[in-house]
Amino acid sequence: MGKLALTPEVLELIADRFKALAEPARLQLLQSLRGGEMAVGELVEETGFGQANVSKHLQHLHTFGFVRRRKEGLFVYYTIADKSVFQLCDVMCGRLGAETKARQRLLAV
Amino acid sequence: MGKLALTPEVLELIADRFKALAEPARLQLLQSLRGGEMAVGELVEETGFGQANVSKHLQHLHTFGFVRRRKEGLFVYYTIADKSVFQLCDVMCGRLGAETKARQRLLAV
DNA sequence: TTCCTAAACTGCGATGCAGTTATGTATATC
DNA sequence: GATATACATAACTGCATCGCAGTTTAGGAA
Repeated sequence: MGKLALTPEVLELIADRFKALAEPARLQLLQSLRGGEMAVGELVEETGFGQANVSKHLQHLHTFGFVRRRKEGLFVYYTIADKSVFQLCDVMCGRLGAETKARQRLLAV
Repeated sequence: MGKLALTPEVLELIADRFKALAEPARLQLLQSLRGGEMAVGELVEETGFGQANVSKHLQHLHTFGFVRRRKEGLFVYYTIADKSVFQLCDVMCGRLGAETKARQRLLAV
């Protein structure tokens, strides 16, 4: 079904999106949004990051379509745009689990 | 089944692994390895990257368990350690496709 | 041993971001 | 209009790391 060819150009686009997730702060923000829509200020309070920092990270996530924005009066509310983010995290968690299991096996011998 | 809690520490581990994939050169190397085991020199030739560069990227991928190494005489052969890498790339590709479709819809109106 | 090759290591310059501070912009209230 | 709030943006600093070049190490061949 029209899979796109993995040319260097496409790989760069993919790398950009991985890079967007390659930051604990951004993962934490996504994690916080898992419960539903939140305003920037709430995220600042919940995560403890600086306001400018949070705003920039949200901007970054928005650029690559990971979150959606909705403005209401003074507030800007963010939501997860696409649950595939969590699918990606789950796969990574699976890898983590496999890693630690392999390490345990090494230490056991 | 004992899913691990997504504490900041765990999120950092996950971020590290995303970071390992957040580099076009490394994605290209993984892509080249999709066909099967390859020596460093072959990868250098196929990708056109410098030898030191390839070696370092492979080292990086190895650190996070994405590739396996096998030494034989002068040569070191690398293979994909875990096909979940491609699963991750596939999800990202799906996102890319969705993005472009959404963009087309915007432009069409 | 001596020479050659494959890969890894080391140091260097350049680039890219993360995080902070300060400022700007939009909106609501008085 | 004046002021306060919520968020975005700009400029700056510091750190990580990409890629390159030169060197070093490990293994084979003469």
